[in-house]
Amino acid sequence: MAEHRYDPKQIEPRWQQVWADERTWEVPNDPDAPGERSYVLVMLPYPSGEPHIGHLKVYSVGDAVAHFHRRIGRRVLNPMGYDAFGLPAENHAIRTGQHPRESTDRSIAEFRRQFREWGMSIDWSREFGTHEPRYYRWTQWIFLQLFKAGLAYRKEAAVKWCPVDQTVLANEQVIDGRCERCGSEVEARQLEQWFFRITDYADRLLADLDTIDWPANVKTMQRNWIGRSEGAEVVFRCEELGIDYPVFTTRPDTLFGATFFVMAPEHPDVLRLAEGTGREEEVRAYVNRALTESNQERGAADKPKTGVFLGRYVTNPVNGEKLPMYVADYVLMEYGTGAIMAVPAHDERDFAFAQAFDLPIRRVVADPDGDGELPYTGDGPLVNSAPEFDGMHNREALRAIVDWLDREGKGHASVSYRLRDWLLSRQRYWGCPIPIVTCPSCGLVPVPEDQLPVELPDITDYAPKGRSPLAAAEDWVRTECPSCGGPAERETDTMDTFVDSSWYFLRYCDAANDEAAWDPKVVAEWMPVDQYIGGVEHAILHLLYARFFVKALADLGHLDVQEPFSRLFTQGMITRDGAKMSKSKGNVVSPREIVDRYGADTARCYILFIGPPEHDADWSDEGVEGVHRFLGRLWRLAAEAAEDGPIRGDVVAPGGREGLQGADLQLARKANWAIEKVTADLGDRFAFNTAIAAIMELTNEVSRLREQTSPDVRRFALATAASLLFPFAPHVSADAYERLTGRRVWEEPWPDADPALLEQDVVEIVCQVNGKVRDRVSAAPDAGDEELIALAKAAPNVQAHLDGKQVVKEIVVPGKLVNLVAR
RNA sequence: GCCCGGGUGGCGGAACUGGUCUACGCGGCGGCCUUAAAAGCCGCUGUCCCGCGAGGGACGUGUGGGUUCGAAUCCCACCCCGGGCACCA
Repeated sequence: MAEHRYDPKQIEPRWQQVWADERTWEVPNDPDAPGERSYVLVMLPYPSGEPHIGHLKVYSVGDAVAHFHRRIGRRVLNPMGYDAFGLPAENHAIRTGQHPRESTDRSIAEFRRQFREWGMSIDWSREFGTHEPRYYRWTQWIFLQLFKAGLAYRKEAAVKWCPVDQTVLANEQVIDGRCERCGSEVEARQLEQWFFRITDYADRLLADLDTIDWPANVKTMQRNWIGRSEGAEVVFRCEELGIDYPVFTTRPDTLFGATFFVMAPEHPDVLRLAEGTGREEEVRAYVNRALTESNQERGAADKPKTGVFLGRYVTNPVNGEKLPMYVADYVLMEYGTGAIMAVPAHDERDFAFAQAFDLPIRRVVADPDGDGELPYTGDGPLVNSAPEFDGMHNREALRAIVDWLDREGKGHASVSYRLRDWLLSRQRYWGCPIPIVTCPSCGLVPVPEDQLPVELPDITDYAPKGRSPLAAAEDWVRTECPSCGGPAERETDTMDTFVDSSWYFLRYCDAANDEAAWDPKVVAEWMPVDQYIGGVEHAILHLLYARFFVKALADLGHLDVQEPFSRLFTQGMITRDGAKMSKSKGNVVSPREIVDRYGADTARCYILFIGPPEHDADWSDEGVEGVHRFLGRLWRLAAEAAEDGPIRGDVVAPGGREGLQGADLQLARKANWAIEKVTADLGDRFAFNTAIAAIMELTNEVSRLREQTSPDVRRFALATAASLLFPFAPHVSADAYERLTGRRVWEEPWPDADPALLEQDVVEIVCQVNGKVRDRVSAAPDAGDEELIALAKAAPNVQAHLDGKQVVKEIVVPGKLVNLVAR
């Protein structure tokens, strides 16, 4: 017998060559082609250096899904591109003086090389980087559509500024008062910035979460982020100055308990209100301190309450009481109206403030369990309010009071959101230029669409100076106003890279189109994405922005879908020794080393075998060896079995159920069991680990029964194993399958289990006495209850435990178990 | 503090809607092959107890209760780990 050695270095390049030469995974746009469509998409990578183990995991998951969908007969779109603009490449440029394009393109080449080496079934004809003018031309086009629709606008705003990266940040990029990217504390600045009006879509972004199949935790995170609160706007009037101050409250039922009024330090009227009260200096000092304080210091919930009396009063619209006005930093300008009514008896923050400033506290909601300590935030009947509301349950009173306010013109029902508009401009170089020209006479003028793209000019000094490095490219900045022809200046800010990635999935559908961003008819063939796969770290940012873009573009008539991603899967991290891999910890496993040592099939298969893909998993060098052994065993068994030539005819169990007996029948059954198991694991859920375990079991069974089975049944079992393994380890599977059958596994339909071979002739019945397993007996699968009870009672160890007892109850689970209850 | 996940052998993990706890893999132990090794192959492997043995028993899914003929699975309380949110009125 010839020596067979599993050598991935021989096998893998050979099949990669076939797939590249034949462009196997390319799928042309063809709305008329028959068959179901499946758009399987993994979040596009940020190309920096080379791929890490997380990339290997997420693309292994995506590729397994893509392969499975193809094999069950769908037309699968599985594209690849690069999120190529961004700060790391620019920071590298600042350090080395090298153009970010060069380092980016070098990284892209390495990513591409490794993706091919991993044997990913990608349609390379649709590849692009978001930094290519051919792509960002259309990013600019989308910006202009939003601008013309009033969904992109410029305004001066208090923004978050990162002093290290020297740029403004979106709210979503500020974590605990620190820059998400570099960790430095952000500062507040007043700057003119570009925004997308995502808040217009808050309600729809919230409501449509119910229409998509996403992990519950991601939906919850988005819901929290949007932060919809129902309540009322209530107008409090400052009689002395004759100014109305509306406040937002979720608790209009507690209006009678308001004992003071608080404004945010940023509120534009604060200083004016204090004027002439003799408190100006104190107020001014407080406001200045609050504004320069970092978010970190100000944001802490357990911080003692501070504030200053403004020397003015407002009138409570429900009872005419005069409430003292304060300025305090626990009230935020960005939320609601920047002013609140304070009800210390029923709000913890107001309570803390009232205690610190010795303000009155009046209970207006009784505790049904007996009034305890204040503040009380639960429900109960109203007290100390007005005769018509006292005694009414507060939930009911809430509606009644809002109705009353509405009738009196003093307020109305209202909804407030935590979500803010998306700040998209960045004072950095390596991003998509904003296609706007500022003209002294015409104002903000969009660059005409036929002049797109506004290309990013080459510069030599990338260092940030508090304004965009692009401002130094004077020849580029100076331009003509597209409207009046006069001298004008280009916008020098660039776009947040999240803009680039908010529509890339649309471009994949029609990547070669140079006449338009996409043809709506072509996009209709693929969108929405059937299965989106990526990291949970994008739960809010990217996934919310992409949803907003799709809705806005649909409203503008460019798209026919409301949601970009029908199903979402979020994969867990790969750790090592229980910790996140990082260079400083020295616990990094590089995909390149693993692929080099064991081959791509082992690397991919192991990473899917390690555990449920949605969970974090710890890397183990020994575990890799185990999977490598398994692939080697399967391949060797196949090579051995194929020595007499491939199976002729269909690859089914030869002879069917009738012609099989003994070990042949046992093995054919195992193969059919594996088909059913793997199909369910891939179809219903992402249980790659148990699917691979089932294929291991089948392979072990072939090995164990090697001497007792006929060659045809053995080859059938091995071909089945190879076929089922293909989505996880494509090279070795293709190789083994070809040896066994002479055919290409990816051209074969997914195997069907033969129902006749799934049935068992005998089943094992567990016999319990009082719920404890005492024996096992064999029975026909369709044996009746009486028969099973009789068998159980006859089992020796059951008898031993029934000795001297009376059976009082008999429970039968057909085909599985008998439980005898005895006393 | 609030909202989600999750605690199963020495380890990663299986166990579908309440019905054989620990599949598969790792590690460990023993054996085969070999001059030897590597590779490969075969067997055993939750803990404790009784038995020379075949075998049997008790315990066992973070802790304590409960429901049930029967609980890793359902209910209540608590502990620990991970994640998200957190002065949002």
